Amino acid sequence: MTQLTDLKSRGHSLTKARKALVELLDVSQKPLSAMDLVAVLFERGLKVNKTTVYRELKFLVEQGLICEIDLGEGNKRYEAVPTSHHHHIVCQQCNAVTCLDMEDELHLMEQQITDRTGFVIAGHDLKFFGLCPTCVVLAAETTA
Amino acid sequence: MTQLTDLKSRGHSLTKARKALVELLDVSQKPLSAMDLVAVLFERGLKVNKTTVYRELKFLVEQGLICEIDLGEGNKRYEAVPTSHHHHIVCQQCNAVTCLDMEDELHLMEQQITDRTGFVIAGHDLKFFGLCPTCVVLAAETTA
DNA sequence: GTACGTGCAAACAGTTTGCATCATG
DNA sequence: CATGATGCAAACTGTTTGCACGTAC
Repeated sequence: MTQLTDLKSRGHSLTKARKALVELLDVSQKPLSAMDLVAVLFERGLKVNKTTVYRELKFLVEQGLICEIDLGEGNKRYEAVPTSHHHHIVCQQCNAVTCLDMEDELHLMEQQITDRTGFVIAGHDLKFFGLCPTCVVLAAETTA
Repeated sequence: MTQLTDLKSRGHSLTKARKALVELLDVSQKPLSAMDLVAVLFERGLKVNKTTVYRELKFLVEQGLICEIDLGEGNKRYEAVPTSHHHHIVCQQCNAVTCLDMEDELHLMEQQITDRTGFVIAGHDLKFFGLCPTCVVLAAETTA
């Protein structure tokens, strides 16, 4: 896993914006959008231009420190590179995001698909939508 | 499956744009974006404003005649409502789209997830990326 | 004449680009 | 001083909205 400190050896600085972005994503429980990050940085007194944030995010993805995900909201979200590739389930009520690892099942699927279709599979994108345990309870109470 | 003719009984007209959109999606081998559709309609001599296309697509989704998919390109694509819910594999080389049905496997996964996390799952989004059989051959030839 | 349908211009969100400037090895 | 980092305004893409007009039962 690429570290912030690795950037230095590649001739890049550890600027405050850069460090702050990686740290924010590291501690965030849910993936954040570029505009989320601009807002959070601002709240913390660190005024970083949105252009810079977009550029940094792109850079950090290229450098392998963070990754980009698409939850189908019409924008991208970013998260710290996880220990392993994984998947998300999004609560349709409260937007909570939980991570899942379905890699084993997906690899089996991919094998099947290659056998059946001849496609060579390079990657996948899997997400689930539903209600988180909390919202399930709330929904049940409202209906009852 | 909702039909074009069903719209009439619900008090909607079968306008030329509406019919053309459904027919185009019906015969298309790959999901099309709103702008694709504007262009194709234009080529066929049917000048329909993009606003109308966006509004029609939204309407047709609501009416259950077509469905909206997101292949992660930063826009939406539309396809005729398939006989069953299904998934896509996109060729990263030529953008060919092939449909797959992984519903059985996904339902098993969803059961597991509910058991493990307490999330109640309402839906999912699964797509694969890779090389279609044709592009695999081309890639092999280039490398060799 | 009351919904529905359409077109056009403008707005909008998310993102990217051009350009000038600053900072640092 | 060369490269990387930053800010600002403007552009751009996909999409939506406001409003006026047109159409059909």
